[in-house]
Amino acid sequence: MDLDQFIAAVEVLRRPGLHGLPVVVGGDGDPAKRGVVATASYEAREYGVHSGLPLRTAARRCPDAVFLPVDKPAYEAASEDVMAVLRGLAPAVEVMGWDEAFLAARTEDPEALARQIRERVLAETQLACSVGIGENRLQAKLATGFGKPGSDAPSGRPAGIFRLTHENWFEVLGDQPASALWGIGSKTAAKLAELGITTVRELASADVAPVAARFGPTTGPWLVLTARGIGSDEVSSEPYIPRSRSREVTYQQDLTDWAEVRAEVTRIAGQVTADVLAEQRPAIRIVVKVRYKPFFTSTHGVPLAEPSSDQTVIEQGAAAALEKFTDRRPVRLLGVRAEFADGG
DNA sequence: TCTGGGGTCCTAGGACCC
DNA sequence: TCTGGGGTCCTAGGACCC
Repeated sequence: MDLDQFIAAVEVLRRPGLHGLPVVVGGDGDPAKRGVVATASYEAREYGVHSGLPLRTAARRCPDAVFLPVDKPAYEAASEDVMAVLRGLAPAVEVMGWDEAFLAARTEDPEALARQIRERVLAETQLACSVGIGENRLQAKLATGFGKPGSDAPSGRPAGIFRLTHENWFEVLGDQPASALWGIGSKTAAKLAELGITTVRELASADVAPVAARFGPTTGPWLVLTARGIGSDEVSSEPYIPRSRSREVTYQQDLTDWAEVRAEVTRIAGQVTADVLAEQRPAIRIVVKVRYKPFFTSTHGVPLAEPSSDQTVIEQGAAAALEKFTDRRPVRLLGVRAEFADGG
């Protein structure tokens, strides 16, 4: 299940006057500032505005759009409502972020279940979604995209629902670029192209050896299996246990005074401490991230002498990690991450 | 055009050990 | 002259996703 234009939809729900207008949510809602689009409504997408686009560019492409700040608590609450509905509809539900979840069920009629999911979610939350059906997570995930409004999926399908299986996998995806697959982005697609592999079909029938030589013994074979539509079908309802908690800030003006950089890292480390305390598991390692002007990112970390949730320990860990940076160029972003031990 | 914030997983290379 | 062969652990970076 994948909610349609989730963040924009939540905003329109509480401001019905925005219905049918181009709406862009991102940053603090000021398109003159540094920030990117979190979600654009379908009306705004008509102007070439999409997630990840700088807000300044979005404003240029669609000057009449309504720009709104990100309101995380509102989306978390709406997401929780949706997930609660889903848990009443399938024996296993695995949440994959605010707007996505995998559901596992045994049924003779998956389309009927998909219709039920869409109807219940809409009735109880007023949010629209698409439901992808597959024999594994990969197929289901990709299928949701073909259920979206405006998708170029084969015609004659029910609205908001698409089924992708081993039977129609190559018919639907064979001629698509490898980057259409889940987990293959532009960088990997470019490397595959160097091996003469462009489409999903070509990757599916490629020799594994040269792909493994290029991408490693785990990633290489995984790429080929993915192109064949093969993947895990496990859906876990177990509570999510994070491996890390982090905070980061992009500054509207680059920081040039290193004393200010130190003060900011300490301040952010304090926020991370609150997150670590809320997690009720001690951190074992603190990592600091610095993005320099113009856009070069580097990280350094330190292990803690012993696991800790103490503010002073975490702040001192962050300070020690920051000391590993020797470059004093202007800084546009600072981040602090606390890592937890494996295995919960 | 000028690039958020919050995450996960994999890989390469160096250190270290036997 | 050419300088072992593993194996493990740690760190930083890369890539991807929502």
